[in-house]
Amino acid sequence: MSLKREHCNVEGTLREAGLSQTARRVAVLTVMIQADGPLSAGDILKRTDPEQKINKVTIYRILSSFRENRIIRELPTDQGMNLYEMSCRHNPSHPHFYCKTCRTMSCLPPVNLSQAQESFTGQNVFRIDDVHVHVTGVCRQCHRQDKI
Amino acid sequence: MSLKREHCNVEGTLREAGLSQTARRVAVLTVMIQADGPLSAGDILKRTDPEQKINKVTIYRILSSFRENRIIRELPTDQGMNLYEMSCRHNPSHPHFYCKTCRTMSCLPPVNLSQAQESFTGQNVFRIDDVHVHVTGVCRQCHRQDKI
DNA sequence: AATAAATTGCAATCGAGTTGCATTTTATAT
DNA sequence: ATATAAAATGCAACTCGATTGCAATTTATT
Repeated sequence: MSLKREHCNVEGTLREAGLSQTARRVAVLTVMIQADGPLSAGDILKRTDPEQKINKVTIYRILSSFRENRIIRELPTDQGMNLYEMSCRHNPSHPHFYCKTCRTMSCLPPVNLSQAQESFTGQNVFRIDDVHVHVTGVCRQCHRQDKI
Repeated sequence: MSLKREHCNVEGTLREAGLSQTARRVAVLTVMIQADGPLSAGDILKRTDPEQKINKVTIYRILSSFRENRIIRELPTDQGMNLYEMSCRHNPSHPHFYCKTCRTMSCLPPVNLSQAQESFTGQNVFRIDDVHVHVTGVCRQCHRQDKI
């Protein structure tokens, strides 16, 4: 993500999602698009602060609407908070690396899990303690029961 | 994990980890070993409740000590809480499936990520929205700085 | 410019998880 | 068995990310 050159268009992204163009949403989406890695709600608040004072509740509500519209991805962390990153053609789903020491989450290139151990070690990864694959979707039971 | 037949020995596991055999630790570890899927701290509290009234702080402290000694794995969820499962030779690291509808986390057999899409669909998985690989360890920078 | 619907701010609140400290239990040595 | 120090536990209060209700503001549309 750090080498991302192409970005999504702010106005176009909001329009396609059917979300109205409010100053707050534009500010948050701009921060997300320009980010070079996953951000927390607090990070986003800080980065939009200089421009305009956004309430943290608004940040969370905007992030929820973005997540529901698949504009962003939500990454749960071991620290009990979520990180957010763009989910678009310029930033497809990929593994993330969390360093237990400096407590930062960084992005890894998409690879086969079988190649993960060797591949990831070539990045800024010194030691891998755990590889956790988390799949999200809808189970057969729920689909049958037409809950969705 | 639901078909798990062999279990770890409670006393042996605690001894090997260098943890003293307290009634609380035995109770929590027994629940973890007998669980047929990831449990939350609240789940564990409920399942040990009938036997003895354990304080939630104690549950968290025991879970921390188990995690530090790699007796259990901690699985962060989208709901802002952690789930826990045994981490032993009887229950090696594997993918998990979270159903957005019924909000339950279930276990999936270990497979290559490249085969994930097809393989997982054969389970109780109707639709996959996201496959998230989460790697935990120590980055090169932190290792150099000898922070660990 | 007027209006209804959607968005935002504020205060209060929730809930998972943590911390400090007093009390109890464990492991170890008499 | 009993004494002792160290470790574990319970309780109350607290932290902090995230949420809710409601009033005020802004947006999209007429």
